[in-house]
Amino acid sequence: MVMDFLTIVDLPPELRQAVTHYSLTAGQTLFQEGEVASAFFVVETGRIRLMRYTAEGRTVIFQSVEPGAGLAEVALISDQYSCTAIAEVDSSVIAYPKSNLIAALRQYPTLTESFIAMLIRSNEAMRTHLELRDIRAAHERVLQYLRHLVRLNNRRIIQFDRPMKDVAAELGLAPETFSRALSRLEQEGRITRLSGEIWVNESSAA
Amino acid sequence: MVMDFLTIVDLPPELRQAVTHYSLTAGQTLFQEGEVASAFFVVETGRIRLMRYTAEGRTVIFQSVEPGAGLAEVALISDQYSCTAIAEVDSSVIAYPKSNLIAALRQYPTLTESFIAMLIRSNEAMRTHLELRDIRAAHERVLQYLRHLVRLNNRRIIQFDRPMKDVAAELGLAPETFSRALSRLEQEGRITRLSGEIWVNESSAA
DNA sequence: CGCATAGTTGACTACGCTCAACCCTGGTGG
DNA sequence: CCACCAGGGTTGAGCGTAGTCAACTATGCG
Repeated sequence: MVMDFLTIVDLPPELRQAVTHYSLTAGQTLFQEGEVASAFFVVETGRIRLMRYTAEGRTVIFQSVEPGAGLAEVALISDQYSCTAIAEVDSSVIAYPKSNLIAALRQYPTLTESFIAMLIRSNEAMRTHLELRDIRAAHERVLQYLRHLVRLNNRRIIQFDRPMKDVAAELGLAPETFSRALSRLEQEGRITRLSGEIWVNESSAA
Repeated sequence: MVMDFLTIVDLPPELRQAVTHYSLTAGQTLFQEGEVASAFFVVETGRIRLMRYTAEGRTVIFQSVEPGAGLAEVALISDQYSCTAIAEVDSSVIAYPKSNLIAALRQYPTLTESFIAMLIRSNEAMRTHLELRDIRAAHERVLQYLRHLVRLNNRRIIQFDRPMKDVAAELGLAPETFSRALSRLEQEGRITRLSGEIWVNESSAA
């Protein structure tokens, strides 16, 4: 499950004073690839999409960052953002100015530990994402993704709070293919759909 | 480029005493997914492949870890390895026992900083990998990968020290498709091949 | 009651995978 | 020195499946 960390960890006072809150409306850009990286962010509410543009203009979605997770860790070791961050829905984020955060990390071991833990979790999430992409058959990829969500939330019922086409994009599928994959899974009895909700019928092994 | 960090950082004496060196022959397993995670590793020489097995038995290669980079960071926050690590070629690794490493991180801020930097770099590498996978056309994916290598090594000439089929697998392509992609790129004049070496002819604009 | 948008379904296309044959190299042994 | 073999790499043919374009439906909102 998504764990909060810097949002609820007791921040040292000098860092708490330095942070800034941003409110973003759906579609608004937080930062662009290549811009000077001045801060590290944590999502409070909403959802922030990390993406890059390929040479041919396609967009690549790395992940959708949920509340409690961080983004732009790269600010700490580089002076440029390595991807673009856009709010998928109305969102709010906390900005930790680079220099203040580094100073605080030097001083507060507890803060450092939760920061490291967050990095490692983010790493694992990316691995899972990559694993999904290696499943070629669309319906199997979708099923694996649903199983993943089931594990995360500990409930067999999944309800998406965003358009299916966004979910499709996150899985690297065209909306049509995603739709067909769901239909097929339903026909095969592996999932059940009912007014926007999705049951996963299989045992959630692996 | 791949940066050494824990290998060359001056290790605190108590940590240096706790580390173990392992030598692996090609194909040997370092650890398996699900095993009790007792250590974090850094590759000294050779190359370690991180992979998972999907439900259908397919293998997913997350990345090939090069000398100087770390693996199994998850040991620090979990008690199970989340993937399997196998030596692609004869390799040697340094093992940092979990508890000793955590203790050392608590005590030595410099060590902590290079550790954090490594995590962030690893994160970025994964992003790049994911970005590649989103390029559908095989020849474009290959070209992007070659450009990436050019940037990393700062030389337009690429020479692989492993079978092409392994490279193909890392890109998520069948060996035949990879071969055809290279042929096509060569015909289009975007690369030049000469006895195992590959020139990238384009300007290396990101 | 339209209008816009998301989701679904159908038809067609394109491209990567699979299987198979062939080539080329390096190593081995006569 | 050549014959043979094994493995990786290349090339060819056919298939399957995801993408694309298009039409249709359903839903929500003015």
